[in-house]
Amino acid sequence: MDLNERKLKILQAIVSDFISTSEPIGSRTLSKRPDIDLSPATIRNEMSDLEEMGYLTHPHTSAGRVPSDKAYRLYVDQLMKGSDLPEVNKQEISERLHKDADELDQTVEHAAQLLSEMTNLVSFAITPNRSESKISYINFLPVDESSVVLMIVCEDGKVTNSAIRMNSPYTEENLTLMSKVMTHNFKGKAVSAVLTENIAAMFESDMQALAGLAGSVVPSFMKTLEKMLNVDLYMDGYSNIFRLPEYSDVSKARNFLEAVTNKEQFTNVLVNRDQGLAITIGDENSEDLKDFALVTADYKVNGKLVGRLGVIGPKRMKYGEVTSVIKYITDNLSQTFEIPAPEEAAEESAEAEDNDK
Amino acid sequence: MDLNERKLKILQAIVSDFISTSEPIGSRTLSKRPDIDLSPATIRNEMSDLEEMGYLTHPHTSAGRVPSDKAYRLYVDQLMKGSDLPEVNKQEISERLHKDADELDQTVEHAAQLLSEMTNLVSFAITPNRSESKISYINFLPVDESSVVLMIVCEDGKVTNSAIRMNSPYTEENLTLMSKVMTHNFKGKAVSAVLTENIAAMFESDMQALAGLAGSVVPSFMKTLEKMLNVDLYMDGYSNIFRLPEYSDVSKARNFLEAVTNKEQFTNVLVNRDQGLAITIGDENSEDLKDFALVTADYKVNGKLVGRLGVIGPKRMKYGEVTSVIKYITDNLSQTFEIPAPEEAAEESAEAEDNDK
DNA sequence: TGTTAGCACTCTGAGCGAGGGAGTGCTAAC
DNA sequence: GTTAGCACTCCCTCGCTCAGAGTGCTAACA
Repeated sequence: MDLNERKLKILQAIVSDFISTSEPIGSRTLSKRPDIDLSPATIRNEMSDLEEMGYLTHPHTSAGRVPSDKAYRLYVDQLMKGSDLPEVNKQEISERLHKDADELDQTVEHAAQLLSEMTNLVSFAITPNRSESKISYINFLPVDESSVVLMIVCEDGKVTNSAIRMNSPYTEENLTLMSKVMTHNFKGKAVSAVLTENIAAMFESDMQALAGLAGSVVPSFMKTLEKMLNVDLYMDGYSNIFRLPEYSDVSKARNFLEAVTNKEQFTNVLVNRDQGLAITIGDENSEDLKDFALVTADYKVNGKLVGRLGVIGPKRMKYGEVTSVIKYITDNLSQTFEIPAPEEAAEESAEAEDNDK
Repeated sequence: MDLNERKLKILQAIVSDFISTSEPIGSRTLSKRPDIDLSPATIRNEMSDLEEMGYLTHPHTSAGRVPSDKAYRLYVDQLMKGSDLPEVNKQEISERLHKDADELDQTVEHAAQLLSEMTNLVSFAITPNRSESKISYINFLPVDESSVVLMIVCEDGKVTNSAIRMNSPYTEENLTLMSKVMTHNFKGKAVSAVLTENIAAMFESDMQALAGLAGSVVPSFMKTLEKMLNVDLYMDGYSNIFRLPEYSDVSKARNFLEAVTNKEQFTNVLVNRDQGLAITIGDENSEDLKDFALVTADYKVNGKLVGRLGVIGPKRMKYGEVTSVIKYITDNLSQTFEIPAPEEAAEESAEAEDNDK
């Protein structure tokens, strides 16, 4: 049996109707659609075929048809109409993202917020993984007799710092020396590469005089590097899920919340998805997310680092609208975090200076 | 009519029974309790009195009694038995809080997690407000041609940084000069005080040569100071609320989530609570939280800064247990973040050094 | 005078059955 | 190949009843 054009048309109608109503679709309902000029009986025959082929299911004998995961997949791949974002929404996105755009973390958080508002789903965003970011310099700064702040700056401008409690007394000169030697040794190296180096040995060879400080400094330094690798997860719109009829059962809602608020596990899921625009539906997801669909897309920072943004919701999601919103936001984010070409920056700054006077 | 001992005893029994069952309590049930030696009829009379006095209500004629907000308040103030935390739990708290205790933010997050696990409620924690923290120094650091990192360190070791996009070209000397002058001017001053100073004027008088940079630097500096005043909110255990029978109705669960995931508003509520151990019940809260009870307590950092930790849940909360967990955790946190007396620190460090060798 | 037993009354919630509605599958005719 | 017709299935709602829980009132008791 093959999926001829008529079957596709019927399937498409069922999926899109089900997406908007969440009610099983019957043959009579379909036959009333202006774009389908067939009698209920004919439609029933086709439906029966589609069910046999695994695209439809049946909650019970006298109910209409419901799309299967396979049907959603086909719908997303072939049948769905891409929708163009209304100009108003595009403007809103641009405006809200460009406001306060100097902090990556904050902008990403805003993007997630925006996304959940526009899709009425639960949205999330993760910040880029920095394991391949290069270290720009390392600085130890005094706080009080026994505490020091360690600061590591990446070439992309990301600053990570930690407090270090020193077990031995130190002088400012000690800190300056450590800063210099470590910057000299690690500048330009990737975070992941530095993590594998033997830093204790460095104290023994390059800074013998400070070997006594190694005990306090080395573990903190390693921890800070690991902290740089952390991917932050933002989520928004939790309560949106409760507006959907499929979660009127509290235990389902709870399952959802549990799956999604386990930050570590969920971050893991997000990190390991396909790059670019990725849509996974139902059993394409891990066990605890098999009742949901996820749509994600990537944004770039400085043309290199890659973060990710998306939504999670029921399988009967308005894939067309959702994807276009996500794409528009990620594209916009990528633009926002682009490095301006150096010459241009210089020109602009000259202008800005003039204006200031 | 007065609240004689018998009435108090009955009220206490009703509240504590209702807390554990969430079912309206009838006179027969009460009369079966070993500590109450009265016939159902007598109890009914007393209940009727208590209802008249506003301590009990009645869902409908043939249902048992339910405590009012007033009854919970009395219960918390007078009738509740403080429960002592089992030694096992105390140990678990200590262990889990002291692990990775070098980062305040992280430890506070862990504390919230722990709290929701131990109470099976939704927990939250806010970091201290730093408006009166004193600035230790200010540092501008180069990233690339057009970006600079601004770092402000407080006396308590908190580091805040922001990226600044420079509109005019700069040199490392410029940055060093700015760092020096600004540190000199602001060292020892409270963040809130610095926020009111005229920083632009400082560029005109103390750093005329750098006046061109003021346009990029001043707004970012102000923003960074404001960022230091931000209080972070952590929450944990959202899904716990769905195990409670009173939230088996999805719309109630949604109301809860909406009230609680509005971060800005909810942080505000938390910041403005009474100091120390604070319990607010039902209509003692703002409108959107009037169906809940909140229990919070403060922890101290360096004996000065004050952060806050607590839970939100149904009014029929096990106040005794919950308060003792919260108290134990906040006390423990305060200990963890105490500044060790300087002499002691010196001794310890000498020891540590010996051990290292 | 406070306490208790008894009783009528009220309200809820579970259980049951009937009936309408929606939808299917099959058959036979076009 | 398409359609009309029809019997059949299943769900959902509605109304009804009935048991259970609990109250309030009254009258009797210590």
